[in-house]
Amino acid sequence: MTEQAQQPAVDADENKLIAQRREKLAALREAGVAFPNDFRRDALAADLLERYAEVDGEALEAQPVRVRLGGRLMSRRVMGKASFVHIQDMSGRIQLFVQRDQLGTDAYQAFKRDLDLGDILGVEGVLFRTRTGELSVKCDSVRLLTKSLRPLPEKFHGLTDMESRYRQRYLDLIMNATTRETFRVRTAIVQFIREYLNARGYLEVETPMMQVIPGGAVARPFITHHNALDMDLFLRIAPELFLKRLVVGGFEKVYEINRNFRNEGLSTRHNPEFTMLEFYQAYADYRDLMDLTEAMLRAMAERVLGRTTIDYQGASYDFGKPFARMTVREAILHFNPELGAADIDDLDAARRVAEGMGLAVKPGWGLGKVQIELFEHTAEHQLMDPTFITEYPTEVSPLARRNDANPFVTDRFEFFVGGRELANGFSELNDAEDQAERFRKQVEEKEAGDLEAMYYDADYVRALEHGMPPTAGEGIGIDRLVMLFTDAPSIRDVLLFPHMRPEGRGSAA
RNA sequence: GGGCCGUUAGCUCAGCUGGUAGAGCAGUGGACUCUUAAUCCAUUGGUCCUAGGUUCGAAUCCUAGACGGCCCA
Repeated sequence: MTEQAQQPAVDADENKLIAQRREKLAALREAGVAFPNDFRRDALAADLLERYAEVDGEALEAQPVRVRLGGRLMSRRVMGKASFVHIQDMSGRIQLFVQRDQLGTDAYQAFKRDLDLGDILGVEGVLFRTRTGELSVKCDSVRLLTKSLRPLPEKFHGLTDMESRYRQRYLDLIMNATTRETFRVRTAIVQFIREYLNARGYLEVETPMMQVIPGGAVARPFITHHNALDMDLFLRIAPELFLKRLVVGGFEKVYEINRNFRNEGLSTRHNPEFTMLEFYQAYADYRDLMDLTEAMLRAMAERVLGRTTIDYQGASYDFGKPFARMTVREAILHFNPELGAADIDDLDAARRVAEGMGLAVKPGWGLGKVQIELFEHTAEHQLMDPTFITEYPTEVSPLARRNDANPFVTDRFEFFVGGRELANGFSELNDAEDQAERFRKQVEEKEAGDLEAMYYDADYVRALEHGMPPTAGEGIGIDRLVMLFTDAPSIRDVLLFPHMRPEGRGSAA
């Protein structure tokens, strides 16, 4: 692109391996086009292995199959006048057989001398089977398409250092088939969700990532700045309030799969940016969404994994049988058999129980908040099999519709597998006056020092005042779902580029 | 935020009680036309994460810091 590209700055700490490869590249530049882009392939490795799996060597000899393949040189076994190598493309690996007698003496010498592991090749030849039966390509042409300047990790152990795998994901993808598989599953899950919802009449939409009032969740936001407007904006913590505005507008079934940003610590379960599915449906309630969630996850497992049993970190979860359903109260009592209803239905009693467990109960907490702390502390992590928990206290559900029979709780559920929350859904609060009141309460909490409490969103209240049909909505954490489906212990394993602290090389900090 | 563990050649790792750094792979030179962790012979390669300290002497012991992993909040 630029003239400077011809004169690469020599890195002082660059080692000999790289220097040798740079010399080879310099010779290529000397000889002509060093980065040709006229090669076209007509096959992929894995396709060939599959298509000719049943075809034996004699048949391949009788009816030669010519192929053109592109890929990265991953292994080399060079003998005097013939070599076996493997190249890897997006589908997989295939072996090449390169002989002096096929290529010619000069070309074979160049093949042995100039190529390094990691180089990108374009090859042409015919399929055959080796004596051990491996489908391979007998090459009559091998072209170097891109010189690799850096050596690949070791061929047997590969790249195992977690930090390197996260920071240099490209290397991880080159070296580790399981990493490639994890991200294929991730894509398959997202694709499945789109197909599933599209087929049921949901409209996919995009709503603002930069918001003036961050809403729709209880979390601290990131702040950014708009120069022309000279104002701070928040990266969204949830799309919820915008999606419900769309329901007011008449898009009665909508969904969005996109990034949310929350300004909290990093851990094996938290990345500052993460992906959520949120979907909303008018003329439905939270029970309809539980049914939908159950059916969708079951179908997803069948489609993506080919089975309904999910193995995660040594445990096994059956998505084929009906999911358990339990209320928050029931869950607390179930996992604390020494407690009775009297212990958790009265604020003072519940507070004593919580403090007895070492929980720091704050003065302003009502019974609902104390109950949910008890639930999270004693029950949540024990919800192993797929389980819906319902009847969340109104106090901790500022956007959910109150239950008609018991206004202390809302028509809300959360979904758990393996002790982790995967989804959160509820019948939406469409009473504009109730919503305004709850926003006011959140603002009070914010003023009292709760950094995660919500802002008052006057336009959202105005939208509700126009009338939102009875609606149910749900959010599903895509990253956690992918972790479950790929048996990944850390969220970083399912993010292509997880957030990492800067490397801070030497004096650069 | 707290605790534990880790950081040594491009990669995967040894390095004992402090004595001045090693293997395999990769690389380089040579042999080899059915190999597949190819084989055989020879061989190059180091900011031992960083900065201090202790010591005649530090990869090793001490302190602080950086980055990462795991657990906890």
